[in-house]
Order: sequence, then structure tokens, then C-alpha cells
Amino acid sequence: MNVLPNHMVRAHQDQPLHLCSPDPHLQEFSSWCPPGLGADQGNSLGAMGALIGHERPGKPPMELRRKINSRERKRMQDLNVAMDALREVMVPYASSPSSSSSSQGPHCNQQQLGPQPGRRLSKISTLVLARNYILLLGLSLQEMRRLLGEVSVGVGVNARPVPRLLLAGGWPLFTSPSQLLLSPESLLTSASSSSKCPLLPPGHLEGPMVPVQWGSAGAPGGTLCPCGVCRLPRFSHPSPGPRFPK
DNA sequence: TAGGCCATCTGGTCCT
DNA sequence: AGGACCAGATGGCCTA
Repeated sequence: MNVLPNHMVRAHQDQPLHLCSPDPHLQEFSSWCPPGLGADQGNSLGAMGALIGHERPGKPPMELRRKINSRERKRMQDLNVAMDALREVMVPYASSPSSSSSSQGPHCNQQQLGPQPGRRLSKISTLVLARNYILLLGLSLQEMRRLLGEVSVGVGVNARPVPRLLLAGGWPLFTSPSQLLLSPESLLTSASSSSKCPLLPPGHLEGPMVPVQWGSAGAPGGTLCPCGVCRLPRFSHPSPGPRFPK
């Protein structure tokens, strides 16, 4: 019985766990194989077995296939490293891991979004929270600029008052770190429940309020508070654009 | 036991 | 041709 949390197990098994073939052509995998794990623990072993037994015409030779697999594995591991780096900079998550979201809206797809104590954020949660984080940072910047603009009005050139917000410390829009752990739905439904967006000062909105659909993975569409956050355009790519140059 | 999450393999496509 | 990227399939582990 493994008493370690899943993510801890994973952390110890960053190297491939599953494919541990005794086949001499797969020494690459065997070198990663923890002791005690047999050859039949792996994924896609049927396919591998087919490859091992007889190379079918039209398929890449074993050596090439191994190379491709290795590259793909490396690519996914790099992706995981980047994902971990993203988790690390998710300040609220890092500082208050137990602050799970308690105000989840009806359209909220965050049964897994609220990080549970001791558990690593899932990939999808990391991405969604990172998006919220970016949105909030942008709003904070926007609000800070607005306030600085207000302060500077009517002030002489030589007089340089320090904005109260800076003296008070913190960002004006971060009422609490756990705010970032809410999904956009939560942020916005809590806003609509109080008839105003908590992220934005009164009178911030201009223009018609257009219901928008939140497009997070798996989340059914719903009408959301049309504040500045949710009015941000969704990033939908029906047809993939050109890739970044390598 | 079902569902969520994950790692890996694999074949296809696009790009250099 | 080879590498990068992507999505589907598969199976393991964990939790509710």
C-alpha cells in the first residue's frame, strides 16, 4: 500500500514507470525501470509487442520508433517542468495551499480547481488559475494606473505625494490571495450576486453588458458577469495558426 | 467501482 | 528526412 499522495508518487517517478520491457532493444526503458516491476506493467504493450515481434512494413523501424518515443517523452517531461514552474509562480497557491475556493458558481468547472491541501494542482487547474492570475494582475495594473492618474491631477510638479495605496501596501484589487483560486465563474458570479464586480470600482464599466460564455475545458457555457474580466475575449482557435518558430 | 488525472506509445501532420 | 507538435488510445494510480 502506497501511503504517498499521488503527486508524491509521481514526483518520485518522473522517469517512466510503465514501460519496463526486458527486450534488449528496450534497454533505454529498462534502465528506468524500478526494481520489481515486470515487463507487462506497461502501457501499449500490445503495440510494443507487435513491434518487438515483427516489424511490419510501412512502420518505422524499431530504432527509429524508440528515438521518436524518447523524444516525445522528453517533450512531455519538458512540458511538465514548465508546468511545475508555472505552479511555483502561482503565488496564492504557494502561499495558501489550503485556501480552497468555497464560492464556486453553478457553471464552475472547478471540482479540481480548488487545490486541496497537500495536493498538486492538476494541469488544467494550473492553466485556468494562471489565466485568472494574469487577468487579475492586468486589472491591478490598470487600476493602479487609474489611481495614480487621479492622484497626480491637481498636484504641483514638485509635489510628489505617495499614493495611499502604496503606503498601505498590497495591490488594490487583491482582496485576498485566495481570490485567484476562484475560477472566473466564481469571481464573476460572486460579483453578480452583489450586483457589482468586486474586482472593479463602481462606474468602471462602460458600454453594454453583454453576456459571454466562459470557455474553460469541460465547463458548460453560462451567462456571466460582464465585467472587465469576463469581457475579455476568449482564446478560441478553430483553425490552428502558424506555429512559433523553433 | 467510477471518475479524474496522468504517463506513455503511436500515427499523422506540419515545418525546416 | 528528421524534428516538433498534436490527438487518440491505453492502462495505472488515487480518491470519493
